[in-house]
Amino acid sequence: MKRKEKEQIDQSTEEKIKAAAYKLFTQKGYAGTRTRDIAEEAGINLALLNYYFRSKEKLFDLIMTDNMKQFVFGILAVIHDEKTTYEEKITLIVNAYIDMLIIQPDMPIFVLSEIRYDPSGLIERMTLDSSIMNSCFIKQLKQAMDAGEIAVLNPIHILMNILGLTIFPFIGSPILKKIGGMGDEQFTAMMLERKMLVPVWIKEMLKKK
Amino acid sequence: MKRKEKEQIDQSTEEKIKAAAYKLFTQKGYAGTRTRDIAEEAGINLALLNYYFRSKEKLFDLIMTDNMKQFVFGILAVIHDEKTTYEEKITLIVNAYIDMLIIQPDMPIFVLSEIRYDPSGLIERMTLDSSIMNSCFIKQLKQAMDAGEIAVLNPIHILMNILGLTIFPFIGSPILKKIGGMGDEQFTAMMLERKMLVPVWIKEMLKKK
DNA sequence: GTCTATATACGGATAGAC
DNA sequence: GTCTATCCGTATATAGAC
Repeated sequence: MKRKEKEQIDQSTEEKIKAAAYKLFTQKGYAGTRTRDIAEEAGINLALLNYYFRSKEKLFDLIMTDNMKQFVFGILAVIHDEKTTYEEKITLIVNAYIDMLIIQPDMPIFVLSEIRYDPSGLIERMTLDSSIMNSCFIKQLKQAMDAGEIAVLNPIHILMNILGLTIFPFIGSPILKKIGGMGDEQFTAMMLERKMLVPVWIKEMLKKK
Repeated sequence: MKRKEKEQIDQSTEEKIKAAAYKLFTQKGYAGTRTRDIAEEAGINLALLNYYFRSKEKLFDLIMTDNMKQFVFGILAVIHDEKTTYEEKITLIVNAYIDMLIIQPDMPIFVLSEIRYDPSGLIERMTLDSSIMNSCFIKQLKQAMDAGEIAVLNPIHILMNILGLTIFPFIGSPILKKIGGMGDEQFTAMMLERKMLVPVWIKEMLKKK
């Protein structure tokens, strides 16, 4: 079997390393992960890691950037879509995040904790400043407020609420599972329930009082 | 000036180390923190750290246990209090957490990320299993559900909502500040607003539909 | 491209003087 | 109790054979 063919069945060495790095970095963070473990997880030799990615830090930056894109830019398409109402957008955002987080539950805490002690200013390099606050979603919310349809409120509060209700359960899952005496299956079932519940709750919050 | 007197003005060496360790561990996690940095932050010599606390891990366990207690047991007194209604408890929990987190914003992400890759099974040692689900708070919620006063819902969902709306903004603060173009003062002001808002929102959610 | 062997640096911990 | 100097394991990175 030729090399190219084999790669299509298995996985190229580079891909294997990236997958292993993704897994370990998201689980244990930058400092907590050893390149040796990544190599072992990928089933390759340690030297190959440096052959492909020059250094641990370079590899990390790659993985981190991927994660950030998923985490933040995952919703960009939704919030800029002119064709949907703000209510539909809320449902779409919640659904997209929950589906993603059921598969990759460690991602948000990884991104948020690595961002916190920002060794290389990764956040600064992101251009989400105006992008979100000038989005169609925010405009629609402000319009609804002006029209007296929903309660007047800083849109950031609304964003905090959507993300908090959606993402936090995954961040706190070890404790929440313990408290509720749940296993993984039960927890996932609850998260699927939340795909329906959270959008309804958000709408309740937005009602004028 | 005698030694004892001086300690009361300054801070005992042990306290200085603990304070420095708290700061760095919560900021950068266990693996990301070097004992050398703790010593420097405390303004003492590296050897003293081992003199007082035998090892990095021992010191960490101490700090971690303190944090866990604050994080989890902070609400235990509130939720077991027979004298308050469940609505009052919600307000008390939200207020207590927000006040704490304004002072120690890194605490939750520290606790939650260290718990995730649990080197020594710290969660397992905690006895919050039955403690929370059998609390007065949960009983009151169930009673209100049975009486048809509020929507019927797994109490864990309600807990997730209270904690998500309260804690998540602090966990996500670097990104949220960036999105909203906020500084620390503005962010804190928003969190103070939430002391009023979150309890109201929770009550809206609990209304029967 | 992939391996073995090794250089080099770093971080936790201790010995021993004061 | 506090310091300086140092040991020693471990982790990243590279040299060089295949």
